Amino acid sequence: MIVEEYPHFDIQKTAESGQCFRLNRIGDHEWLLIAYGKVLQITMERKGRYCFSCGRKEFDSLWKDYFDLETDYGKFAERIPKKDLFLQKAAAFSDGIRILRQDPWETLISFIISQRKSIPAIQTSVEKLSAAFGKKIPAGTKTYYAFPRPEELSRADYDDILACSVGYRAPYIYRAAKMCASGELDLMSLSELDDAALREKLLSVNGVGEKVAGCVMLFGYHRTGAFPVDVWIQRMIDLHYDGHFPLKRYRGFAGIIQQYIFYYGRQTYDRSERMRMKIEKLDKKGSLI
DNA sequence: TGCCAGGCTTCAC
DNA sequence: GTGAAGCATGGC
Repeated sequence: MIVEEYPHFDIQKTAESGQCFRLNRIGDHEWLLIAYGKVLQITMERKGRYCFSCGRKEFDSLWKDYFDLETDYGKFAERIPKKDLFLQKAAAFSDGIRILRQDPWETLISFIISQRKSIPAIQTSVEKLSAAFGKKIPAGTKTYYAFPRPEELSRADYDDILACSVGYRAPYIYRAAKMCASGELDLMSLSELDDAALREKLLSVNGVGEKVAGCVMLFGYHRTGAFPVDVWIQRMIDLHYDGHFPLKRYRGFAGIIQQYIFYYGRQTYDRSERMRMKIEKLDKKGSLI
């Protein structure tokens, strides 16, 4: 159990930022994370002061990097033009979010699952897969389950994967597991590649398109230049940038900007606005006919 | 009950 | 190259 001060780290925002599906709030000031075969409890003693349920060695060798605690995120926000009021607001609102260094394999499968699913539904599937095929992690009176390794998933019955509420994504998961377990796809060695080559390799996996590849690059390989565009990002770009986001301005850290837009957009965009955009789109379509 | 969800693949054209 | 259809199922 160690206590650390990180004034610019916000566990709540990070947990709610949609990049990780096994970092859950379990109390007013407590979160539970299952990652890398370990369970970590994080208690916020006060703003910027956290208690981690691990020893110094584990914290320094694993969690400090996992939460990217040594990076100064302020320098990214400073690069946003003052006149871009939307992004200024998004960055201020999201202050404290970190881009996590997650396991590439878990990130790959989690984001294959994510397509056309809500975040709670993704969490359900990830938990079901872990409980069905992952190794047990005993912790006190409770038992948790690690996310299954490729070998464990590749040995699974296809129908048992299907039973994890993954629907039509089951064959994608099954094939990815076979590829990784057989060595046909070595996710560890991909970290040697540059962004373009990594993207190409990820796109070669069935069920992985531009958006999922971007998420795996950003959250699994910490390629902060990746800019995955999902419905939320596209919605914000349409609404605030007339469909064209100035991506070049944020070369090398567009992924962090993307996360600010995603978090701010989801938290503040209401249904009436969504309806307005929908009607506008239909009108545009109608005017073309 | 119906709509929507951190999209992708396939197939026309 | 582009656009549309079809996809399984949970959560609200």
